Amino acid sequence: MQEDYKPQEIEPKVQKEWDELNINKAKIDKDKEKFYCLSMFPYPSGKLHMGHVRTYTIGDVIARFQRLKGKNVLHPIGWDAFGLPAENAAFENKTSPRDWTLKNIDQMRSQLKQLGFSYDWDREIATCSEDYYVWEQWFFIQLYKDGLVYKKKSLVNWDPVDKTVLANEQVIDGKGWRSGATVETKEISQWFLRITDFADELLEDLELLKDHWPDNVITMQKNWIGKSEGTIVNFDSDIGNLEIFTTRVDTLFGVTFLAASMNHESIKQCDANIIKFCETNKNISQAGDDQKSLLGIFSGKYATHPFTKQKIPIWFANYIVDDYGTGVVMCVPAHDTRDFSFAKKYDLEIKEVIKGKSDTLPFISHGTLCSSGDYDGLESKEAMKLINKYLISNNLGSVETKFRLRDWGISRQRYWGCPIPMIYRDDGEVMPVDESELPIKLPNDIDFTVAGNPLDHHESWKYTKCKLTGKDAIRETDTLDTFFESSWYQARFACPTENTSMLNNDANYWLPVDQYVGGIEHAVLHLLYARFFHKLLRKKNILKDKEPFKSLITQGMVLKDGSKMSKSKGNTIDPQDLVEKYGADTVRLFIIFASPIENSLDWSDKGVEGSYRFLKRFWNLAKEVKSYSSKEDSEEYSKDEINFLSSINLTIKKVSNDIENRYSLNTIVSSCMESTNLFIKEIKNKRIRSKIINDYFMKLIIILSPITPHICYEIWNQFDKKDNIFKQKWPVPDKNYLEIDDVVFIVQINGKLRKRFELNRNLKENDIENIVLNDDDIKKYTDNKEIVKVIHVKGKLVNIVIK
RNA sequence: GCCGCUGUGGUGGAAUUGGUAGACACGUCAGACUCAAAAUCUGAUUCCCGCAAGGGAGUAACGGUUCAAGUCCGUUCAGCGGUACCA
Repeated sequence: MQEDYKPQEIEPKVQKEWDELNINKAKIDKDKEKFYCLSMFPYPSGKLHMGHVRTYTIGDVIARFQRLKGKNVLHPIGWDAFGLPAENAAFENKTSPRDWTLKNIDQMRSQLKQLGFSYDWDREIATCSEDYYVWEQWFFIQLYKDGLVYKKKSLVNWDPVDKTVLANEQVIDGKGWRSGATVETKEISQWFLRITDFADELLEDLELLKDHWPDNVITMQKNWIGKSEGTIVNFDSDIGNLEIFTTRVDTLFGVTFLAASMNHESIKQCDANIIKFCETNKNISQAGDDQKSLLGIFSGKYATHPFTKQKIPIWFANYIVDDYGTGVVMCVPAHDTRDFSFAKKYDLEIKEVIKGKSDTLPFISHGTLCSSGDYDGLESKEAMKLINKYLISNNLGSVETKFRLRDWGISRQRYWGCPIPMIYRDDGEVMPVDESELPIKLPNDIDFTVAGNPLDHHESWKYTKCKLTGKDAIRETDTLDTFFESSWYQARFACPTENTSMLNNDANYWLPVDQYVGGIEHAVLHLLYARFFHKLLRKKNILKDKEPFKSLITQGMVLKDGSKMSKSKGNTIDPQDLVEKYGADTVRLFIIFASPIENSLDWSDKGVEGSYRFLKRFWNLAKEVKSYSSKEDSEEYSKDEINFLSSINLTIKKVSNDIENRYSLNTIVSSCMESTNLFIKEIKNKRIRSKIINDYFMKLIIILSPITPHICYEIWNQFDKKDNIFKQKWPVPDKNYLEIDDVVFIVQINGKLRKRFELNRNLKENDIENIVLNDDDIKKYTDNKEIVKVIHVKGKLVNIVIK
């Protein structure tokens, strides 16, 4: 065994041996339980950053653990390779997005290999390859045929200089993030996916994920889907029937005005000055419900209350959302905060119809109805039922469910993405390309010197013919949102080279992903889209399960000095430098040890030193264990030996639970450190015979190996020349030593710790009391006091209650 | 605003079912080894009083339940995350 721990020598050597052993290759094996472990694949932005290292280390620890547990593990990796940064880089460096992306992939692949992650590299996927996106195009066509894809006009952020659509997060203070030009809202025609058809299913199936996904992610998805049950009420008015949507029909008698969105169609029937007012004010930012930002105008028209037949003024207001509900709202200022502010500002009537705990308005909770005709005295819930019943039977309304979730806009006016396989024929026909023409390849000869989407002015690509009719046609030049690629990659990893279909039956063997690992920032979009896609694939009988990701871990961000690492702040830590200095095992160990995985992690170089120090100690311990010898005279285990066995077996039990049930990886490291310290101490004391030390040290190596695989593999080979560490089984604690006879009881007086006693755990309560109450130290407290009672907790504690 | 989460030493954090608060580390201090430094090893390290033995306080604040509360309940404060006129 080498004198000193030299990771720079060990790690490359060991990694080469792993490649030769081919241990990471995943094959279908129906005799074994499968385990699919997946970390969110990276965008190939250039170099690996610490956030990547964290996600992939967590995934690797779990994958390696499950292999030791005897599971058949799939642990793949790939590249989310389409996306805007490649275009920007191409624009700035005059390279092609493809070359830039492929170069980055090469660099990051070698970095991942250096860190020793146990991927099945034969399954590597890059989403920008035709073999991958051809199936997306095929699937898009199927969805189109099923009516799940449609085109409609929608408002987008438009950068007039770059001639491109910007995502909301790319608009900073109303200006384009790159051009600095004032962003315009523009209405353009885009492709949409009918995710709203699946709103109920996406909501209901969250139940299946309960206890396996973090609660906050489930809540965020629930809120995002935003299901609310309410009532549509018809108001007769000067401008025809107006439908409104409300979740509080119990407040119907408190309606003092109606408010419509400034985009509402009824506006056409109003005076020119009103139309003009709405035109100028409809796009004004509407943040906050303070009176200043609330804007409205009286339409001059009236509606009739369905019950009281009173005249109710109709207003246009900027706080009414056009595309939620019906775009018209019944306003009850006494019981809604925004209606209240609006009524105050424009001096409108406020009519109280619910009495509750508080007298201050607006009172927005449920309560008892008043001033509500026949419904006075009823509780809100009961009143809603009866009012709904009346409205329905008199054709004045209906009960309906609304969702906040919008259909998914998937068009991007970009080059570096999957081409949408549609054509616009000369005769006006919009249709998918013939499936035999797939894939519609992204051209490589593009011109980035002209602003806008290069596909738009690539004439030989754009102008084409319809295969069926031979008629002239123009290709769709929009490409797909890159969330499209990341919505099904987890399934494709099961059969990455399948070239006759999108997915084959292997996907149904490996899916669902048993453990998914990734950042919380994907809590809604990616995870919702992937769930949706899975349901689409299920509907097409391609996949069987209901959900793609059985269990989810969301890890926190890696920070430096309390803020996010970024190039502009100059506070980045390059994993490469650290790996070169300390080795991959130290980096992996530190990133696991420093913090629970869901917390954010503030990077500290000092902490890395500490992890490195531990591995050196572990290495030196291995050397000592190898040369350790002791007298082997007695058959019976000594008390020291029993304590030692108890301690290590309890550690095995705890660590197994930590990794398997609690996802508490940092405490695994602490436990291994404690055990290491115990071994060092006991070797020095020479009280434990060498067979025990040897046997249990081997178990300790296995326990630590998912986190620091290189050093553990190397040390293992020093002890066991026949079988390497991958052939071993995760240790099972020996039950004989989990509950030993002599344990430390703590004795409390009135809940305060006073003394520790080493006693046999099986002693009767009476005997314990005799020993404890006759102890001189305890007597000091109990003399001249009345003992009210004594509480026993078996094997642990005695609490004496005195007065 | 609404929804969710979190508040523990100088720092990261541990305490899994209500039962020894501060494990394991980092940092700091002291000591050993060394001509010296690095590395390594040993010890101390929540705060207050005390030479010590020992005693007291203590998990954001206040209150409650309990023999016993970091853990459960209520109120307040602070921070983080999501979302925003969604009727």
